[in-house]
Amino acid sequence: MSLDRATMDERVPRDFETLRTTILERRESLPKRIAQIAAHALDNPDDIAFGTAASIAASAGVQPSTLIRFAQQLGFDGFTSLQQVFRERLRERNSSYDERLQALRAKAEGGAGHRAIFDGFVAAASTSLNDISRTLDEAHLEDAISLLAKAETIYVLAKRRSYPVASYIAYALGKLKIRNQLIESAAGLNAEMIGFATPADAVIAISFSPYAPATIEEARSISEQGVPIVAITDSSFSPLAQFAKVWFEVAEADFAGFRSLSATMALAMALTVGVGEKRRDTSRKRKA
Amino acid sequence: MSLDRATMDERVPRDFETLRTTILERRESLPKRIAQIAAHALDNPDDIAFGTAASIAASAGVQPSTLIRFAQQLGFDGFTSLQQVFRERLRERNSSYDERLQALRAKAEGGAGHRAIFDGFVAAASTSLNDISRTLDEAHLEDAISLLAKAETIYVLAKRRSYPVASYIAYALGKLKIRNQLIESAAGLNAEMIGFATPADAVIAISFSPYAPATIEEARSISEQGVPIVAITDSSFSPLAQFAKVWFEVAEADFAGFRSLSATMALAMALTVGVGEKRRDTSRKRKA
DNA sequence: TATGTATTGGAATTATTATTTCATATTCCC
DNA sequence: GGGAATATGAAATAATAATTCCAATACATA
Repeated sequence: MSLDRATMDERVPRDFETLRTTILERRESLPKRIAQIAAHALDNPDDIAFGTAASIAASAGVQPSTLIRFAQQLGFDGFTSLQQVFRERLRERNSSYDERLQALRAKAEGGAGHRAIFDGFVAAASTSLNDISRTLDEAHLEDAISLLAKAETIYVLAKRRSYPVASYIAYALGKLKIRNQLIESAAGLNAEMIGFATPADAVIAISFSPYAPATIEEARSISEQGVPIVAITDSSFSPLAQFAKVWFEVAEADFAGFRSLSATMALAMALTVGVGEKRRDTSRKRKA
Repeated sequence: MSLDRATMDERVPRDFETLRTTILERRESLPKRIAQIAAHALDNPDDIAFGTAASIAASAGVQPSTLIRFAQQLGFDGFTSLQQVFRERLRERNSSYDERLQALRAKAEGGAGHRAIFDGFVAAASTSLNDISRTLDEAHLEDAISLLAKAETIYVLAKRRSYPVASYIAYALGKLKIRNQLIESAAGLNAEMIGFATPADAVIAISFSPYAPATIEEARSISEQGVPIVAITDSSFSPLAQFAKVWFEVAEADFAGFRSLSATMALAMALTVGVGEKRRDTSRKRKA
């Protein structure tokens, strides 16, 4: 019996993802009790990693022997080797994203296919998110939101790599019915647009090294008009920082020459939604 | 003996951090072999979580009995209960992002300040990234990259919420010196622009529910011209899917009414850089 | 409905692993 | 330096857990 299986299906899933896929593929063709365990395993992977055959079987409502049959049906030689996969998963997940990123960079360098590139971008994004949620200064966030919430019009200023973030901010502000103006270069009328801004307005400016000269120039001129600036940039030496009332330092990990935007995006959205909330609160108080 | 200890030090560390602190406090006063294990335990917590008394003892260079004495010295009644703490730690750390996201949503609803909003967006982004790296179909990725790599010009089509992604793709393609055309609505000349596309070109189209009618319309007309389309969208029922040669289903988590873009971004970058690589490879082969 | 096949439950068996014990070594204090 | 207290190593033992086996049941097929 086990010989037959070995002949028919040589490859035993070594990693959790493969295992998961395999289980889902066979889902339909599995006997009732085995399917019951399969479902339980995918729903409670941690339990499989740490439990004993008896305890797992009990909490899945089957006999321990069924659990072993399940493992064998998947090509493992027993419950123990199946469990290894679930344990490995916890180890992996836990190994720091930085390490993973290193490994992925090397792999992609070595020309390991496009999946590796994709994984690299995912890892870069995750690293950036981890980083920012560790380093974000809550007081700065509050300050920035207060400042922006008071503005009549919020101007959004960003070029090149940062432009996607700016366009998302503009989209979100629009949906929240907050007056805003995205400063694009298409029509070449930036200088005039900026001219309309007054100290009652505010600016969100985003720029990373190498800083787009136009962004810096526009930030300077707008700050000279007395318009307060909230800046998102990548170091305290950034030329943007000197013009800003409040600024955030965001370190994005890069992969294959392109930096992630995920941390900047998360911050941008928090600012936007934060402003929306603050305005709601304020107008409610005014009515009362 | 054990009675004395129980009297002196009633509280047994239940969580990893307390345990860690306790160990570090006593570090000096521990016997040599016990200290050896203590160090090993703090350095390789995963090994303690998963190993057997014998295997851990071996890799720390001591006898199993010493490991048990170590556990008892800390107030546990044996190695097994010490191990529980190390296992609990892995469970905690791993408690799914989904759960965290739920908690954060509740917190933000309850008006728990702006930090909660920020954390929510970070969690939404992380969830989306986890999700996509589980579900991405590698074959689709390869197909899409092949298709795009052959194109003379890559057209990038997206509106509203998806537009930031499109603009980043356009930026990245530009840096990689890959001819591309972003279809914006600003000048109102989309129809004409689309008219230039031929079957030798290709399109990346991005749209999520509620689908921008303009995007769908443009996708239809461009596919009728025989231009192959790679679509990024959110379900198999998406109107985009029917026009596309290859399409990706990306499920983004949302927070406070705005969906994350991080998964879409990662996929977009993988496509872009993938195309860049593929072209380099192809031209190298041609020379040879 | 009868018959063969696949699935399941539960106890018996085997294996692995934690713990205890005891002899020996080391350390500390008088 | 002698003796008690403490620490360590190694093997024996106890506990726990995985696996196997077989009878009973469900299921499909003719």
